[in-house]
Amino acid sequence: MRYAENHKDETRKTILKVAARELREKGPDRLGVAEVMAAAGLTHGGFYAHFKSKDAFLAEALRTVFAQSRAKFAKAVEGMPAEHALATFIDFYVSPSHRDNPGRGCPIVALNSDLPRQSKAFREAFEAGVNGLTGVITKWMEDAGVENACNLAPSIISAMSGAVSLSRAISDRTLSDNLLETSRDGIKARLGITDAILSKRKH
Amino acid sequence: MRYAENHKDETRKTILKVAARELREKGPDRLGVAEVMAAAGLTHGGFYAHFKSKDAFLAEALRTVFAQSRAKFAKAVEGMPAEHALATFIDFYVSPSHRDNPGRGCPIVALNSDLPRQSKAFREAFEAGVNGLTGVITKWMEDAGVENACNLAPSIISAMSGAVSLSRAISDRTLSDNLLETSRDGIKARLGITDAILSKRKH
DNA sequence: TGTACATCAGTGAACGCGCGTTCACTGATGTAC
DNA sequence: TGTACATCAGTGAACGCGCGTTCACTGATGTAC
Repeated sequence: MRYAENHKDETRKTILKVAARELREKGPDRLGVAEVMAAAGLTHGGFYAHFKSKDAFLAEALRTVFAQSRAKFAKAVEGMPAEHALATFIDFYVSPSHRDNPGRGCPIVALNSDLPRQSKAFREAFEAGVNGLTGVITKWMEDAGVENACNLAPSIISAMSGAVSLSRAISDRTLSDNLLETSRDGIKARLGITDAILSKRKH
Repeated sequence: MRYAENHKDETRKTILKVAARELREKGPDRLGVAEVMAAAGLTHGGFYAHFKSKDAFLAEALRTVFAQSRAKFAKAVEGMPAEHALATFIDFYVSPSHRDNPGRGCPIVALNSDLPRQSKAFREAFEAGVNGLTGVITKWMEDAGVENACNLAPSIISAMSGAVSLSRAISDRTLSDNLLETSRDGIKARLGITDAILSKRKH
């Protein structure tokens, strides 16, 4: 054969990796097939050898985004005890750096309001991703001894994503930073994370 | 003249009114010029007698949405003292009914993640709308004696919109209702709104 | 060992459709003389 | 009072462009005999 045995699989992964970033930046409607293929170093004609349709591709790309996102978060809190992991995650998520880099950020923030207008497959991939994240947070909360973790976790996630989302709409950096800081504090307070815990983490 | 003196203005208002709803349901990219004109009982050719471009129109439609939204909220809490107004507003906003009616709901929830991909005019209109809402909430909070209202208000809004936004992604109604309820409680707790205040409201 | 054929990831031209935008035209009314 | 012209909101055909999708083809390699 002309290509290595797993060549096609590798190509597919490359396409999805490129798409994962562009999907968050441009959104599902403005992300073009030809554009993604070009960014992956290919021509658009080959697209349908990898994906059944643009919709199927978008759902797959979204799954890739969530997987990346999860891996990134896991890495950021690697080896930490639950309450430190929680605090670190909140600082990591509700941050100016997350606000300023939508293409590398959480898909919930980048794509939430597109959701109701997308295909069923896309919405299902989104919900599965949300559930995955909820599961991780719930676990941390339970391990940290937070009561009612199962009910609280989705609300915490919505407050975090809402804060980053709105911070992207505020052009004044000071005000935007302020929103993030106030939200971080509010979220931590709800979880009973105190400064004492956070300072312990540093020593 | 063939038409009444203010006929063109009325037509313009009709177009914007129709668009206000469709904009929230379909988003700026999927909202078509011809579609809006048809919904207003007109043909698409006349569009550019009213608006310079689709982008200019979208910004104008967004301003209309925020104005409607503000009027609606104001009406819902008419004549209430500040803390009751706050509690009522939170219940009104973070509710299953808001979740289920995007076309009549808050534009922050419906359009937030589209924002970074839209024109400058659209983003400015969005930010102005957010500022307007922030101002109202801040005033209520100050009147209710909440400390640091000015910093807290944007964070409260982001938590509310984040909750409704994420609730739209959760297909299980019980879990989705739960997210809304938990978020309502969390937000009220942050503002020091107790059940005592709420029960007083009913008597 | 050499020739003919099969395989298959990727190419690039082409198709069809929708959408934003333009523009010559309509037709009812007001105005000038 | 009547006729010719101006006005102007709205019409609908047409244009151009981008995008999702299709498809005949390429060309390098493996296989059959």
